[in-house]
Amino acid sequence: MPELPEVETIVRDLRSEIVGRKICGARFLTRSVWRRRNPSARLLTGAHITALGRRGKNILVFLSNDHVLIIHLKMTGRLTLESRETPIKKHTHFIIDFEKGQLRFNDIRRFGYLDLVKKDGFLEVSYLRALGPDALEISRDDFMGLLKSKKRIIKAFIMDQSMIAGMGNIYTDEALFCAGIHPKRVSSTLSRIKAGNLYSAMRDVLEKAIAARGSSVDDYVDGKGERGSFQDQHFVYGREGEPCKRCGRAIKRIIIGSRSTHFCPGCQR
DNA sequence: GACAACCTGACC
DNA sequence: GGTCAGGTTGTC
Repeated sequence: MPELPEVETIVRDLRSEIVGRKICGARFLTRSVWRRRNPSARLLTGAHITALGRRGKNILVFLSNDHVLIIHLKMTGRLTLESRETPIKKHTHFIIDFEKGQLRFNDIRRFGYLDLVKKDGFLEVSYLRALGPDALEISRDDFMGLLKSKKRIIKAFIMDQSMIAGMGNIYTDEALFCAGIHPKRVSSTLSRIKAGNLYSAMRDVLEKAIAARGSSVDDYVDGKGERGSFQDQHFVYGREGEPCKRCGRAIKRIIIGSRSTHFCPGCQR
């Protein structure tokens, strides 16, 4: 699913559209997508949307009744604002009705989840508390310290949400390419220069991806149902066998931590 | 750390 | 028929 840039794009889009709107109804089409119990519709109906936020790859929808709706899109989840007239697609599991338009949660594989929790102390919910600092908020010093302190394969380390929140398979591969680091390197062995390069590359690729409204490799669409364009700027992800844009050698694909990993054997050491 | 599990669909 | 997919969690 969406990684940090895609989730951020959705949050920004929806923020300008639905903050201030009143919920006039909620429809629960699939019970199992709720992380805990299926909340009663009266916990939503009548409330206003007061703010939207993001914690790692989790979308946070703040309500005027002191509750927060937490949404994780995992691999194929979509959260879109649509008109009532638009036919409801297959695999739509939850709908919030506004006076005009509806917010729809759709997820082909049903890996994604929804959760409605009390706003008071909501960050203490287990799966949010377990997240490390956001990839766009962690300081350079903290990042370097974290790398030094762990003997982990760098690719797995960057993707570990309890270390840094927000990085997924695409942007980890892209950041490692931009920093010239082989994905199998051990985090603690990187020089200060290389570690600093990785920090800069991570921020840079995330910011550029947000500017391009995310990567639409397969299912991802933004809050309006439109595709992003950052996939056109990928250096390695999804380019196995194609020439490296820097040195011309063929991009390789290997498996690390059971995840597909793309890199340039010429540029990454 | 490796790997299966959760699901559906696209592609070979 | 088999393989693969932007993620996370739980189990050896």
